[in-house]
Amino acid sequence: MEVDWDLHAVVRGCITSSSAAAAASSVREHRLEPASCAPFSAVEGSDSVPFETRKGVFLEELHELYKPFLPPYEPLLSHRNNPVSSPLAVEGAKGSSSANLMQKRPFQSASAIAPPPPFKASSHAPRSKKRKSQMKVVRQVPAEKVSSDEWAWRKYGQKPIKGSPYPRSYYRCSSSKGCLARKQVERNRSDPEIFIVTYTSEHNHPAPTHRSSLAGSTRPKTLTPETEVSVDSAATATTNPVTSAEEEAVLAPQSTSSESGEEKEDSQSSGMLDNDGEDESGSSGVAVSDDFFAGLEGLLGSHDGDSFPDLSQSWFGFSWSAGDAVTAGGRS
DNA sequence: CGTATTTGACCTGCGC
DNA sequence: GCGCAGGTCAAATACG
Repeated sequence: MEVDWDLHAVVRGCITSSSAAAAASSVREHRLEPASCAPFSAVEGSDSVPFETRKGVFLEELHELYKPFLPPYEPLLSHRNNPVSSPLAVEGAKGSSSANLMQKRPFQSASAIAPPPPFKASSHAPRSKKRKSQMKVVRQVPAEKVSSDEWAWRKYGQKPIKGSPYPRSYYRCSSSKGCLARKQVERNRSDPEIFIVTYTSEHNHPAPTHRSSLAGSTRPKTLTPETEVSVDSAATATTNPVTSAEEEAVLAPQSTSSESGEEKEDSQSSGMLDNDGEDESGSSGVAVSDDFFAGLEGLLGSHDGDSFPDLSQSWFGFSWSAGDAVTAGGRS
């Protein structure tokens, strides 16, 4: 299978698309999370504003927002200048209560042990205490790219979402035990081809150069009837080194309600999804996280073109549609 | 044997 | 205060 969107393509896309604008900002934002080339998509919803314009403003805002969170050091790879790499929706502000979560659960506590991520402030409150205030990065990704993620994810839950025919899958970083990074994958209600991937919290460890550790066993799950939904499961499980996400949207204060309801709708119709079209077609905004690049760097350097054999097989091969069946089982 | 996935139950936050 | 919905845990199960 050919992956059109091989690394290069992706990278290039990012760079090109984002080109100049961002150069400046890029550095800092990078590390924050899955950075993306894709300019913020439309999370804000201001469709009316010309993209370019918004971009500038947005960046500034982001900078401001991030400043507090920005670690002293800079992103490992500054290479990509993503103009807009600021995928993060930092909502953390409120989330100061972060600690709670961990305290409550054992494994979370583990995370506590791990070195504090750059900022992840809100990362956790007791279980979900600050459900809304967590920092999240929302991306709209075409099915093929859903899996793209350099991280290794492990699925820990799935739930049907009100208003959406597709269930939402919950993934946790499996590369590191203490890693609080989580990801939610949901199929866009309006456009099944598009997946809405929401990243929460940051990884507190370097991206797995090679797919991860635990990953030894990604199993093809059995298909469930409805499930094509979980595309990611398959995908995620394996983690792809290369990839990019397409769009990211930053949600700021996300309210639950907004997420479920708006996101879906918005995503497509309103703002975020504006780009959907783009994603698929041009992927003008490919979002690549710094981490990605970090990993990519190595990959690119060495593998270049065929960088991920396995990936290609497992993922590109199409896990999602067929394989993953994660599906909908629907819980609860 | 170890790890991932599935799935029901539980907990928490939010809106009314 | 109540109910709803989302998010997470944990046991069971499957696969390499």
